[in-house]
Amino acid sequence: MDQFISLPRGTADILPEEALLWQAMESQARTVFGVYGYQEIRTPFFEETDLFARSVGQTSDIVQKQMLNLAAQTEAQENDKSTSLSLRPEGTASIVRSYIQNRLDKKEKLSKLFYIGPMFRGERPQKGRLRQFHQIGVEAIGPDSASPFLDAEVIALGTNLLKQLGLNDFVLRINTLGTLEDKGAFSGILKDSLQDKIRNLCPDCQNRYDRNVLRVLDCKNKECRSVVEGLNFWRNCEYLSPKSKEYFEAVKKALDALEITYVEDPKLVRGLDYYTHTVFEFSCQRLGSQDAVGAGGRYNNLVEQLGGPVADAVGFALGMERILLATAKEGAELQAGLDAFVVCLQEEGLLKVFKLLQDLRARGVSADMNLRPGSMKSQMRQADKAKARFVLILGEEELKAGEVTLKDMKQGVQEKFRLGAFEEIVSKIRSNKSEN
RNA sequence: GUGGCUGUAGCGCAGUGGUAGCGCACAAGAUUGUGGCUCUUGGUGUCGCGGGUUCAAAUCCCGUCAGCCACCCCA
Repeated sequence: MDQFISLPRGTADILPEEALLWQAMESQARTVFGVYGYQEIRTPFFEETDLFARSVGQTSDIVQKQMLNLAAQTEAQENDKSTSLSLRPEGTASIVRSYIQNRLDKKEKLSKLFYIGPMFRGERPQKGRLRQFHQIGVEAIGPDSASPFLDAEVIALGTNLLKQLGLNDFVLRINTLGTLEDKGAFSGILKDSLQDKIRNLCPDCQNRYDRNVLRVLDCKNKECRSVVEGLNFWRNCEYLSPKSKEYFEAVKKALDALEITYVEDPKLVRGLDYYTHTVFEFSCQRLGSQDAVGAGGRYNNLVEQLGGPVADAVGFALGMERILLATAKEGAELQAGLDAFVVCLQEEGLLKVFKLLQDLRARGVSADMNLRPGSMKSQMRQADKAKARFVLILGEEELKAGEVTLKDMKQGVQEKFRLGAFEEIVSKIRSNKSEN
């Protein structure tokens, strides 16, 4: 071994044992989505960079410093150097793009879509923060999505999904940003009132002041916090239009009716530019500084902004790695045992037993053997490790008599079958299999 | 992107200048063909990588890579 190539920074291998947990998580999610009437959509892992810039927001950190650009150009790209491609940093942009491009608005008044897959951001890795990470998300898009009940339903879906996945100690925080106009108006008010306090803000917030003032509200810097606390007027949502207030009240009422517990957090402002009205976040304190397990909100103007029809939308995304961290289950427990393990003690019997093994598999009986068999003891150990319910033994005795021994590992009893009595062996294994 | 801590066997760790060890796991065996428990034996190794100091470096110094923690950001 000259130079070993290790995996890229911020990525992770998911080994077989852990993959079982991922499979379980995915299938549970699919079941829940089915119950709520959501259908899967799969979009490319990379898109034109502009798509993300125009949706997530030019000023957002994600677009400004975390986008992973594809340097290698395809042939088609070579003729048009102006097109830049980036790995997707989140799911919503691609889905809205697909919604518009495939004219899904013509098919139904409300498209309920879900996705499961990898996302990519060029961040500095930490626990619960990877450069390739995975999200489960939903988007409900279309004219018929313009209902506070849908906000509540989507939040309920997220809550139930997290619970279904084994997470119970999370906190749901909600807030409203109002309409685009409300957002704009409030930004103005905020700028005015912060103007003479700019010097007291942290360098990041001084930047935010110009790019996206709202972000100053959820800055964790002590100085910034005390400045924000000093303002004190945002608590009353004075900047919201009566309609926006009414809408948010309706969302909360619906959540109450569904008995979903939430905390209202007027400082909750999301880092993605496209949100309007309801925003929410699921967080789990035990996770430390990367404590958000999921987040989402309404984005009523995004479809139109990207050149599509007028269509309201709500959605959320859950971080799969973070859910696994928070639930901390053991993958090994999910490992299913074999139906049968085949043990061969005689060189001359190897071919017969090898054929038997394949025949068992062809009949749907999960089976394995060591193709380079060692001692009886070591083969039995292997059978045990493979959690085999039965062991089929072909030794000297059996070979002479044209038989095979079938041992029930659970009961500790064994009986002999004629080598030709394949059907009997299969049915014996099957009958005990169904007992479990 | 900023600061700090860490990096030794498959995994979890001990070892602070004298040539590498413990637990688990793994392998072989414990009256010649029967797993789990117990016992015995065995080795597992670029001591993250590269350079420097030294008679001698896992140990000290510099660099680098990676992970973790905090910040930041977010799922």
